[in-house]
Amino acid sequence: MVEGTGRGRPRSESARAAVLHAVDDLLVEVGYAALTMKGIAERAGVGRQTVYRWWSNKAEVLYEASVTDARQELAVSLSGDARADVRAYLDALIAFLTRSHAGAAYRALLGEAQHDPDVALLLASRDILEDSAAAIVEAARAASGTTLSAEEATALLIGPSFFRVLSGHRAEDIDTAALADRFMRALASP
Amino acid sequence: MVEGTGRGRPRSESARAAVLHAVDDLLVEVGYAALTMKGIAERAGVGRQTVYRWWSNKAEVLYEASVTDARQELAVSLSGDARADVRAYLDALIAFLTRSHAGAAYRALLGEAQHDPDVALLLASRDILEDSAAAIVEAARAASGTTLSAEEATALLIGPSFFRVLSGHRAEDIDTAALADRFMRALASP
Amino acid sequence: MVEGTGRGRPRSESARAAVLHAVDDLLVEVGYAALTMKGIAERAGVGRQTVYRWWSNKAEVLYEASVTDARQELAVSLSGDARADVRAYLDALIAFLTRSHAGAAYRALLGEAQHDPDVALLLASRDILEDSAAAIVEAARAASGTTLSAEEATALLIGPSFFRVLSGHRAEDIDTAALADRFMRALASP
Amino acid sequence: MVEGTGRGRPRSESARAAVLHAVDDLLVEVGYAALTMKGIAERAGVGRQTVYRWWSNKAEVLYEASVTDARQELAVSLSGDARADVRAYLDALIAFLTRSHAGAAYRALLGEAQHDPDVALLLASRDILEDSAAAIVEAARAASGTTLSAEEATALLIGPSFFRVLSGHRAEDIDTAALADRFMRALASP
DNA sequence: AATTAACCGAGACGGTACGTCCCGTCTTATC
DNA sequence: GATAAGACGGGACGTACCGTCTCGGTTAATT
Repeated sequence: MVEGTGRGRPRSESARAAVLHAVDDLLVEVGYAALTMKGIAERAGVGRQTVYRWWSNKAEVLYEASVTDARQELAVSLSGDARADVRAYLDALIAFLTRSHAGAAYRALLGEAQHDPDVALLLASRDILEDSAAAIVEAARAASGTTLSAEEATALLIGPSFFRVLSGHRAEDIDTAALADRFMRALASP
Repeated sequence: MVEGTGRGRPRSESARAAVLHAVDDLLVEVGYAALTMKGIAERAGVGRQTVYRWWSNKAEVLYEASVTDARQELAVSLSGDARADVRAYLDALIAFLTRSHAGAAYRALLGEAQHDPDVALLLASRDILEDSAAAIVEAARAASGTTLSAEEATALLIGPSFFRVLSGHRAEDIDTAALADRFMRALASP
Repeated sequence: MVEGTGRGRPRSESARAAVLHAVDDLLVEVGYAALTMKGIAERAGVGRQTVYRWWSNKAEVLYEASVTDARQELAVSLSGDARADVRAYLDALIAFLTRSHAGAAYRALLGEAQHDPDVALLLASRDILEDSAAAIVEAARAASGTTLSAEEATALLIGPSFFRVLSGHRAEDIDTAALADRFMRALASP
Repeated sequence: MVEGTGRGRPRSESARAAVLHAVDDLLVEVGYAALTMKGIAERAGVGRQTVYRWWSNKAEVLYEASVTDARQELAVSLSGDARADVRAYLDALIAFLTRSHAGAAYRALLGEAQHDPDVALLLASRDILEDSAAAIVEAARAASGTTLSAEEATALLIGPSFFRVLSGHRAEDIDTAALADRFMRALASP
C-alpha cells in the first residue's frame, strides 16, 4: 500500500520491528499480565506515541508479533493417511498451546477476548487455530465421507484438546492417538 | 467448621453478602474489564480492606459470587436415555456459556487464568464444567461400554462447544443434536 | 478523684503502665511520625479500645508518658548565685531539648500543637518549660530588682535557646555562660 | 540554569502555579492537619503524580508556596534608629507568626520538622526567620558595639517572641517596646 | 453464692490518604 | 511529518491507620 503523497518522514520500519521484538521478549520475561504499552515502548527504544500510532492496544501488537510464528508452528504436511495426519496435527496443537511462546501469546489473547470485545473481534477475524486445521479437516472429511460441515468437524477436532489445556489440565495426559481415532470414528457416517 | 478461637469481632455476614451481590451487579453493568476492587467495595458499601481481607483478588470474589449459580444452571437430571441427556446437557452448557451471567463470569475467569497462575489454580481446583458433566459422562460411558476414561470422555463432550464459544463463533450455529450423536458414536467401541 | 460507685471491674493499672511504657519505647524506636495508636496498643499487649478509653489521642498518651520525666530532668536546685543557677538551668534545658527522650516527646508535642488546637490546649494548660523555670526566674527577678513580669522574664530566659534548638541549629554552639550573662543584664533596671 | 537536554514536554508552569495556589487556599480553608497531597492535587485540577514529580512531600510544597510571602511580610526597612527598627521588626515577627497565612505555614512546617528530619533539613537550609532578621541584627550590633556573634544576637532578638507564640501564649500580651529595649540592653558591652 | 457492670483482649468494620503504576494524550526539540 | 522523550490529567492498585463496633472472657462490688 502506498503512503499517500510520500510527504514528510516515512514510517520507520526499524521502529516497527523493534516494537514487535520487544513484545516477544517481554512476553517471555515478564508475562502477559505485566506487559504494558509503556514497557514495550521503553524496551523497543521507541516513543510511546509511536506504538499507539500503529497499534491501538497491546492485544494488536501481540497479535501481530505472534501470528506468523503461530502459523508456522501449526503447519503440518499431508501424508495421505488421514488418521496419522490428524494425530500429527493434534501433537502440534498441544505443543503450540502448552510450550510455545506464540501459543502463550494466543492463549493470552483468547483470554483477553473473553472480556474485551475489541480483542474478540480481532481474533474472530482470522482464527489462527481454525485456519491451521483447515487442510487436515478437509482431508479427513474427504476420507470419511462425513456429512458434517467443515466448521463442525473443526470443532470436533480441536475442541477436546483445547478444552483440556485451557481449563488447566496437565497436557501430558492427553492421548493424541486415541483422540485421533475417536475423531475419525465421530466423523464416519452411520 | 469452627472459626479459630472465636476471639474478636466475628466476620460480618452482611458485608460478605453485599460484596458478592455487588460483584454480580457490576459484572452485568460494567463488564469484567471495568470491574475493580475499588468499585466493588464502594458498590457494596463496604471498606476496601474488608474485601481484601477475605478475597485476595477480584477473581476470587467473582468465583465465589458465581459458582453457586453456575452449578445450578448446569445441573441436568438423568432420564435414562443417554443421547437425550447428552443433548440436554449441551444445550444447558451453551446457554450457560453464551447467555448466563454466571457463564460470563466463568468465561472472564477462564480468560484471566490464561495469564494469571493464581486464577488458573483457583479454577483447576474445582473445575465447574467438569464437575457438572460428571453424571452425564458416567451414564454415557456406562451405556456405551467405552474404554475411554472419564476425563477423556468429558473433553470429547465439552470440548467442541467450548471451543466454538470461546473462540468467538456464533452459538446459534451449534447443532447440539448432531453433536450428541457424534459424541455417542465416538464413545462406542469398535 | 473517686470513680463513682466502684461497681464493675476497676481500671487495670497494669494496662495503663504497659501503654505508657510502650509509648516511651516506640518513640525511641520508630520516632513520633511512625507512632500510631494501633502500634502502641499492640506493643503494650492491650486492646485498641483500652487506649482510646483513657486517652483520646496519641498526644495525650505521649504527654502523660513523658511529663514526669520532663519535670525531673528540668529540675534545678537554687544555690543563691542567680547567674550560676540560670546557667545551670540553661544547660539542663538544652540537654532536655536535644538529648533527652522526654525532650523529644516535648518537641514532638509542641510540633503537633502548631497544627492541632487540641494539642495546643493540652500543652498550654500546664506548660512544662514555664513551670520548670519558675523558681529560677523568681530568684533572678529578686536578685536583679527588675521591673519585668515573670512571664516576660521567662521568655527572655528560655526563648533564645528554645529558638536555636527548635529551628534546627546545632545545640553545641550555644554558649550558656554568655547567655546567662546577657539574661541578667537584660533583667537589670536602667 | 539549563534543564537537561530540553527533550520531552516541558514542565507545565500553569500546573506548578495551580498547585501552589491550591496549597495556599487549602491551608486557610482546612488547616495543615487536613492538608493532603490528594486534596492538593484535586483542588489544583492536577494529577497526583504531577505533584509528587516536583515535590516529594507536602512540606516541600508548603514551603515553596509560602516562602515568598514570608520574606515580604518580614521585610523591614532600616531607619537608622536601631531600637525603633528592632521594635518594628518584632511587631512584624509577631504579626507574621500569629496572624499571617504564611506564618501559619511556617509554624506548621516548624512543627513537622520536630518529628521529620527531612522537613528539618528543608527548614535549616534557609531559615526564613534568621534571614529576615539579618539586617536588623547587623545594625543593632554595629550600634551597640557588642561582642556577641550574629547568631547569638539573632537568638536573643527572635527567641523570646518565638517562644511565647510557639508555646501557645497569647500574642497580644507581648510588649515589643520593652522587648526591644531589653534586647538593646543585653547586647551592650559591660 | 449469684448477679451485675465495667473493663479487658482481640479483631473486623466503614473510611480515607498514602505513594506507585499505568493509561492514553499532549507538547517539546530533533531528525 | 514522524520520531524519542517525557510531562500531563486521570484513576486503580494494595497497604496502613483511623476511630468504632462487637464478640467472649475476666474481675470486682453489690446483692
